[in-house]
Amino acid sequence: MLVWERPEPPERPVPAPLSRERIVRSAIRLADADGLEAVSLRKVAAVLGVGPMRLYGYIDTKEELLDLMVDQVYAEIRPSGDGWREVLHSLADATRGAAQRHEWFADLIGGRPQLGPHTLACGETVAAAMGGVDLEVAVPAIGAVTAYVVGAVRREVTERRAERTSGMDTEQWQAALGPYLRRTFATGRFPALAAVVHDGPHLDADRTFRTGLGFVLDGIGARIPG
Amino acid sequence: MLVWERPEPPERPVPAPLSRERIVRSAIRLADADGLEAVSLRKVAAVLGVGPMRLYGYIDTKEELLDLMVDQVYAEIRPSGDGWREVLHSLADATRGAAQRHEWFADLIGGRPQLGPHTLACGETVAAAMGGVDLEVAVPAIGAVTAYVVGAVRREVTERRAERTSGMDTEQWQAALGPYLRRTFATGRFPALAAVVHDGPHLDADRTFRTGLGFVLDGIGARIPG
DNA sequence: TATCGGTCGATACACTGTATCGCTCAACCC
DNA sequence: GGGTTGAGCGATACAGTGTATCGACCGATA
Repeated sequence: MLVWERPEPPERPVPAPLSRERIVRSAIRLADADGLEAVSLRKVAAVLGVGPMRLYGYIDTKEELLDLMVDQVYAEIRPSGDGWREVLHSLADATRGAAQRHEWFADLIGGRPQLGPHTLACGETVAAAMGGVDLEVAVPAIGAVTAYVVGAVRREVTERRAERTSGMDTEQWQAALGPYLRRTFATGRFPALAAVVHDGPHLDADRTFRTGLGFVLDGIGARIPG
Repeated sequence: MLVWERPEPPERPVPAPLSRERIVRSAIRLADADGLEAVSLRKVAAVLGVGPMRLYGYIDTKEELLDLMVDQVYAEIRPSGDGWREVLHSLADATRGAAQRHEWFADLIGGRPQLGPHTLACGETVAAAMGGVDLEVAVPAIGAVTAYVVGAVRREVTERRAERTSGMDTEQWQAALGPYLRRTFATGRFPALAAVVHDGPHLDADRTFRTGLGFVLDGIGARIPG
């Protein structure tokens, strides 16, 4: 039976009151502070003042804890707006926002099947807002936007981490890569790439995300009459 | 102890000749066979008939090994074609193909900055083929396609795994989820979603991928004159 | 009151990435 | 050439991981 429908064990009066919610909240706090690799069952249990094995009354596996964490983040993703385009745009923005608040989210999305209640609720909102659009288009459209968002969010977080671990902002980081890239490009093996890096536009993260999203939505729009 | 009774030192095994290539190839074989979590420095070293610490002469960190593995897969990704659209389509297909041959690739792409030679060579090919397209469009276009592919490939691999771990094909798996989804939908909390799942199209993986990619490429095309 | 069933934490196990540290051996310099 | 050095190598060690097992406890039931 899946975590989602398996009932929590009955509330026990004694030592430290525990619940999936408390466990997940603690895990998320750890992940927010120090990244996913800081989330271990022992640490979560320690935060809650409890032995590690105690958690296995609430989850069967660490993976299930991660699933619960992801679903909890989906609770923050509340798409809204009128019409398919506004809603899909809102879905993308909200997902991106969640990944900025919880960078570890980017490591997890798309990596396991998500069928938790908050995830489904998010899907419900989107599905409801697609009203009128032919399902033959609506379904792949949602899938395409989701796929784009997953990839875009991962790239953005990856880049942010790279910048942070070198203690630099975007410009400094690109400059710091200079030595390696300059030597590499100096070999002459990547002339077109060198030209693109040298002459291409340097868009900030916001604009990059929105431009790509625009492509996807425009492509979808071309298939929707009206 | 006198020499006479002291045993000779154990026959020294001639150290196995090692190289990054050999290490990476072994790691990839392990990952292909049993997934990413089967790749440990100890196992890789064992396959090569070598102590684990030996690897640290070639890499500083396990993450570096993973980076090398990813770059090695990029060697298989050789986009081709005439014109920006064909090339971007080919890039997407080739990436997807690589992820099907190396499912673990889907766990890694987009997760770390990729600056390896094969990755750059792949970028070079794409950049070169965008000739003529305004860089103001070309750069975000490549980014958008890449993002879409990352997300789509992750979803596809995730789904494939879910099906496989239950020993079912797509239809069976959807049927097996039935009980959970039916109960969940029976609560009436997700009417629109239930309708979509019930009435929506059931596309196979190929068509889903291509349809989404079509959206992205169409959206890009709308920004490119001619 | 005695028993029972479920829950708790301690302990244990196999495994991980990697730091440390002698040892060995080939190459170098005097 | 002989002594020294420096690099490569493996054994050992350490702190940490997810989780199986199991004895002890405790509340509810008979």
